[in-house]
This record gives sequence, C-alpha cells and structure tokens, in this order.
Amino acid sequence: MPAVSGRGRAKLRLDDYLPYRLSVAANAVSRLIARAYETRFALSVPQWRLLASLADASAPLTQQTLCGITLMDKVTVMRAAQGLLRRRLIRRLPNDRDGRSHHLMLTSTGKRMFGEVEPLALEYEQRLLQGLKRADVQQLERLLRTVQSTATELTQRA
Amino acid sequence: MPAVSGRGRAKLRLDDYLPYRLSVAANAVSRLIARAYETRFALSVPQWRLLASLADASAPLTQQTLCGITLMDKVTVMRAAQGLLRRRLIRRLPNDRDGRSHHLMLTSTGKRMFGEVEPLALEYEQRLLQGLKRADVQQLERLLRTVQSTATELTQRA
DNA sequence: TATTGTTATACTCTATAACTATA
DNA sequence: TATAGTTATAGAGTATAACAATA
Repeated sequence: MPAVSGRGRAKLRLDDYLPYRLSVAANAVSRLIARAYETRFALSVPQWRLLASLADASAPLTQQTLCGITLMDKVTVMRAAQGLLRRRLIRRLPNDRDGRSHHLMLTSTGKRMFGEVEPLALEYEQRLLQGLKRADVQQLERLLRTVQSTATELTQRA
Repeated sequence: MPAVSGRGRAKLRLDDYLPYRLSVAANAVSRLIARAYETRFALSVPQWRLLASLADASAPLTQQTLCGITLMDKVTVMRAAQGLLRRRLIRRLPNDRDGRSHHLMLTSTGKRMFGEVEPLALEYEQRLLQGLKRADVQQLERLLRTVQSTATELTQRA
C-alpha cells in the first residue's frame, strides 16, 4: 500500500512497495523450486517448463509455440530444448508444413521422468500454499494475472 | 489452483502453477520498472533500492544493514554502493564503533535525485494497481508476504 | 522480404570462495 | 576465530544482433 503522509504527498517505503514485494517473493519461491529440480533431477527451470508444457499438450509442439506457452525467449527455449535432447528426454519430429521448424515431444524416458517430477512439483506448491485458504489461493492467482497483464500492457505502450 | 482429476490424482498445468505465475508476474513488473529507472535516471534496480532505503532511514546505514533491508546479497549491495559513490549520490562516513565498516548516507545531490525518482516510482505503482480495489491491494501484499516467508522457511529447512 | 531456429556477444544477477582489515 | 567489506570467478538469464534455411 502506498502510504500517504501529510497533505496528500505520497511517501515511498521499500517494504510496502509492490514491485519490491513481488520481486522478493518470486525470488524466494524460485530459489526453493530451482534448487529442488536441480539437485534431484538436474533440470533447470526452463527445462522443467518445457517438460511440463509438452507433458500437458496433447500433440507435439514447435519451439515457437513453446515460447508462447512458457513466456520465455526463443533463445532460452532453444537452449533448454538442446539440453533435453542431449539427455533424450525429448525428441524432434519433422514439421511437414514448415521445413524451418520441427515438432518436439517427450520420449518415453521423458514421460517417465516427468511422472516423478510432477508429484514433487505439486507437493512444493502445496507446501508453499499451506496456511492459505482455498479462496486466498484463487485470489492470489487472479491478482497476479491482473498485475502481470497491466505490466505487459504498460511495457508495450512505452 | 492445483487441479485434481479423476480419483484424486493431481495434474500439473503450468499456467495454473503458482511458482510460475509468480515468476512471470514479477518478471513483467520488473522489466517495466527497471527500464524506467534505467532510461530516465541511469539507475539499476539494486541502486534504486539503496537510494530508497537510505532516503527512508533517519540515520546513515552500514552495508550490512542494507543487506537486511533490501534482501540483496552483500556483493550486490557493494557494487550498487560503488556506482552511487562514483556519481556522488551517496557518501561514506567512518563507523566509530567498527573500523571495518562505514556508514552510508545520501548526499544533497542524491536527495534531490531521489526527490524526482520517488514520484515516478509511486506513479508506476499506481498504474500497476489500477483496476484493483484497495482491499485487493492489501490482500495481495499480505499473500505475497505469507508465501515469501513460507518459501524462506522451507529453503532454510532443506 | 519475413520468419524459425541457431549462434554469438554482452550485460546483469547469483553463488561461491578467497582475501584484507579489523574485531 | 569470526566478521565487514572487497575482489574475482563461474553459471544462469536476458537482450541483441546476425545468420542460414525456408516461407
């Protein structure tokens, strides 16, 4: 909450400043999660996001599509995909409609691994949200989406 | 919200996964804010956080204290301080009680600059929160603090 | 000409460790 | 011995540009 002191002149306190609060909360969560994936499965966050997206999709996806889903840069997606390809967790199929790109999908090894990663990920989410009511969680997701889309809009306008 | 399908087996959808939502929201906000400070005042986010902390404090602070306030690493704080020192936005006073450290405070130039940065920062916060009710904003801050402290606790325990 | 994926460069942030000078 | 600050190094993420193959 921006504090207002005296005759309407607003004062900034870092501790109450929303961009700061958002940043430190995201960092704390990210550190926890990233460490868990890294130590247990040797997966980076971008790699994990690709696995989750491919596991959730019913059909193979191009890297470009994965950029849209994960909101990551094409360079980040590409490097994450390379790592997963090297470990044979995903594989490439030719894209008949466009020779420049290819479709990515999980291998059976990849599916098996994600089968182990998924429960761990959900367990971490549960632990993070322990102490929050169901309604709070929905509220938080809604507010985060709203703030994110406002920020994206303002960035594009600038 | 973690979706639960079938007989209680939870399924992970990236788009609904809280650590992901938090990360992309924070990134979107951070990009917007960082660009504004950088282009208008040539300030990095760590530098900006130091300015805000020093402006808010009634007395000069050591770098260690600034680490605690900003939740940034001592290396990050140190480099941010160096940049501000070079531009004479802050200065150092000897610490009588401990010869290893020194106190940092804003110079008059630094105060003047922060006088311009502060309204801009508050304006960005206002714009980001436009469309949210006052109660929503308080709720968001509360939830972010809760999630952050849970994450910090879980990290320390691991 | 424009786009997909790729490679390269540079800059920031983190994490880590090692070093200094003080305590 | 331990701590505050400093320096150095390596890893990850982001941004940018340039390039090849294809559209």
